[in-house]
Amino acid sequence: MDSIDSVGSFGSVADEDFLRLDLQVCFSLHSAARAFNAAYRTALKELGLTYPQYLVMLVLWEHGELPVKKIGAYLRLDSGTLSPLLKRLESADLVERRRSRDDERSVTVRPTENGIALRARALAVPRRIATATGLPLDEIRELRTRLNVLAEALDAADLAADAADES
Amino acid sequence: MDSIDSVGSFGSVADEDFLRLDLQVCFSLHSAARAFNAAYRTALKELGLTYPQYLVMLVLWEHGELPVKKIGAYLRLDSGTLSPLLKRLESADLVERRRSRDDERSVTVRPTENGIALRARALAVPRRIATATGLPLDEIRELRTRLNVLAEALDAADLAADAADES
DNA sequence: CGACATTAAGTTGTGCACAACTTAATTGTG
DNA sequence: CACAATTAAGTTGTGCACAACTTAATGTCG
Repeated sequence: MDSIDSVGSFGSVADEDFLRLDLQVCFSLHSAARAFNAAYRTALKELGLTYPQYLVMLVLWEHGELPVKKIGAYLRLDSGTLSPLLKRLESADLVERRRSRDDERSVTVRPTENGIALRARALAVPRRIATATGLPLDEIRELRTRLNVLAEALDAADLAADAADES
Repeated sequence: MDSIDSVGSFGSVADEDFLRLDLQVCFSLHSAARAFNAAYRTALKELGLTYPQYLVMLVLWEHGELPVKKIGAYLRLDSGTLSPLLKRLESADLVERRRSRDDERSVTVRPTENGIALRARALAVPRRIATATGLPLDEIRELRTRLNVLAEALDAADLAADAADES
């Protein structure tokens, strides 16, 4: 068994050390995501929104009315996640859903008056979070870029693995 | 209404721009966390572990037997999350749980022989992920550090907000 | 000692993520 | 045109995160 650098490009790092580092990195990412979630949960509580619901509202405020499919494309969420979430937003009277006339398969979602009005109250939220991070705007932007690179690389590798499965 | 830099320390950035940036940053973090999750899900599939279960096993492999409380401290997870997760690991015969003799409130968790054996197969996983990220080890470590700083700042701010609530 | 607070696990309920599936509408092709 | 393939939503089931609660054991203090 080649326990030293068995796959390559990482110098002579033993699997053992990788496992230890992995605990640290996994923990950090998982933890940061949960800390973000918690910070937003606190900030969004008075708006009556969860973090994913806030993301959907952000997209709708930005783009106006959108079919479910497009919301999913922007946020990389499928209908299994979005359908119940949008139902909750609808019963909170923040969005309306109606079948598209020219394609009966599609459902168009748009903010109600209430949903549009909520935007004004949401404006204060991101600044609060940015302040909470204690990071200057430049670093927030840089972190965003790094995370995007990371996510894209992982997505690409995962897709490649999927493709390799079909052989 | 003071829509320009109403809280301070961010130059003259309008709330509107903050909301737009927020969509991008939120999306990036959320997306990176989910991409990581997906990459691990793929890699861990053959081990029969989910990502959080893998994290728990990492901690147990590292520290040996631990009370539930300590596992939660390492991973910042409460009993509401850990209890059912550990039950599943137990019914998969990867861990054993038994009441501590000297403190009947505490439950000690330790890997079974099966659980210990699984470590050998898990050794390949983190290297696969590291390769998938396409990042050199240095940058992985740096990202970890940045995420830790971020998580700590957010946790601290969130606790401060909680404390401020009680007044 | 005995009432009370604290602590560790566990339970319950809500919401999200995702896989696998169903349903209904549309598109493409013979 | 007819029928198979594709597409958009939605449904179902599993697992995680977390809040709020319960239960049982341990500590603490009058």
